[in-house]
Amino acid sequence: MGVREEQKEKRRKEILVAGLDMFIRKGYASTKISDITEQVGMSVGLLFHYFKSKEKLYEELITIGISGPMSVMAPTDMEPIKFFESTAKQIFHYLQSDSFTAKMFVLMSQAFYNEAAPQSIKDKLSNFDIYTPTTLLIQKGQVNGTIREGDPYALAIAYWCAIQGIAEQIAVNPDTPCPESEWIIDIIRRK
Amino acid sequence: MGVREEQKEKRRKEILVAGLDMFIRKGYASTKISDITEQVGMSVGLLFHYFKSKEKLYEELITIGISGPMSVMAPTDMEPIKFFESTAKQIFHYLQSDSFTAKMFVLMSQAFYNEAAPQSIKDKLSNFDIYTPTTLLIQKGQVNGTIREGDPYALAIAYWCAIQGIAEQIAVNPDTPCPESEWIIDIIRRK
DNA sequence: TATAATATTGAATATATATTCAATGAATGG
DNA sequence: CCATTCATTGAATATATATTCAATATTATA
Repeated sequence: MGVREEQKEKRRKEILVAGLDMFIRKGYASTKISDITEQVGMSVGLLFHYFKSKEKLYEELITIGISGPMSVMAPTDMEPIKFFESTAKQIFHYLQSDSFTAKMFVLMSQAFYNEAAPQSIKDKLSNFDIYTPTTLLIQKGQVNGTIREGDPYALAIAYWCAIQGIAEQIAVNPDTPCPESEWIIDIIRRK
Repeated sequence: MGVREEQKEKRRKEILVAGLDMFIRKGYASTKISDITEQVGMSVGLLFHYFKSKEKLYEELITIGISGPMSVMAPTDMEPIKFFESTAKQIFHYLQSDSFTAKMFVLMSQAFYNEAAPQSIKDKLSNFDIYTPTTLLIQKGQVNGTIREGDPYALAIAYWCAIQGIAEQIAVNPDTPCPESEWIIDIIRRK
């Protein structure tokens, strides 16, 4: 790859990083193109040389999110409680070590719930349901006695939403001390 | 109070309810005045008869939030673990029974973290710190053996952020099954 | 070095939406 | 029943910001 293309890639990445940061702090709608370009240190016009529109930029971030960090959350055939332990551990590790991934985590849930998200984004996210497979895993764990009694769906909600709330806090405010993932597991673990 | 003023109060409340709902779903910036007036069933112009501006409407909601529902979160001299139990219980109760309060809960944290919030709002919220008093309570609970070991601040974060994440889910999606508050207490309870 | 291709800028334009306003309709009090 | 006040509307205006574009600077390569 020529030095020209390398530069271009680098620029694009700078925009993506700044965009991600702004989007999670201010939300998609209230993030101005100028917020992003100021953070990168470029003119407003130049951003459109790299991304066709604000929406395309957002879309690309979501695409990165779906393919990358979020795959941690895809349930496997692991022992249920082990899955929840390792997932929480991994997410909490990202939260502290890799701010891009931490922020990505927040962007994804915001996009998922925000009704103002562009239609194209909603489409991409529509078949990205983590609760259904998680609920099944919880049930399995209840059968084998590692997960506490109670509505499996509600337990899934409690687990993921707790992680989500903590992720949001840390992504926006990186100097927040990170809780132990074990504490969160105790939401669902049978004692 | 005359029937005229009663009507006016009622209208104002309708706008506040619709505004709250829209703000938590779409965020302050991407909520259009027309989103709100359509939900209420009035013309756009009329809203300005009741509220000077979109920002003033938002401000009034925050003011209601600070004085009302959020006072649940103000620590008392209760036994620490009792405080956390009763607070969680009460919040979870609101989440299911009183959608206005549930949404208010979400609005407040969004306002707290969203850097795009109007300055006037930030001012109102700036001395609304729940973590400091909560951390002290956690320490007290650790001394008397009811709360688990670990960084008290991180425990406070874990507790409140977990509740926050769950509240957001339920406020936006009211048919979500509500987790048991006991599960959340297990984040901090010593076993 | 000359030429072509690409990066960059700032100003111009388009668009979306908050806000204002003049006009109309409805309710109230005398 | 009239006059006054308030509620309501829809169109006009103001404003903010996304997007385009023509001009300029920079870089790569022949």
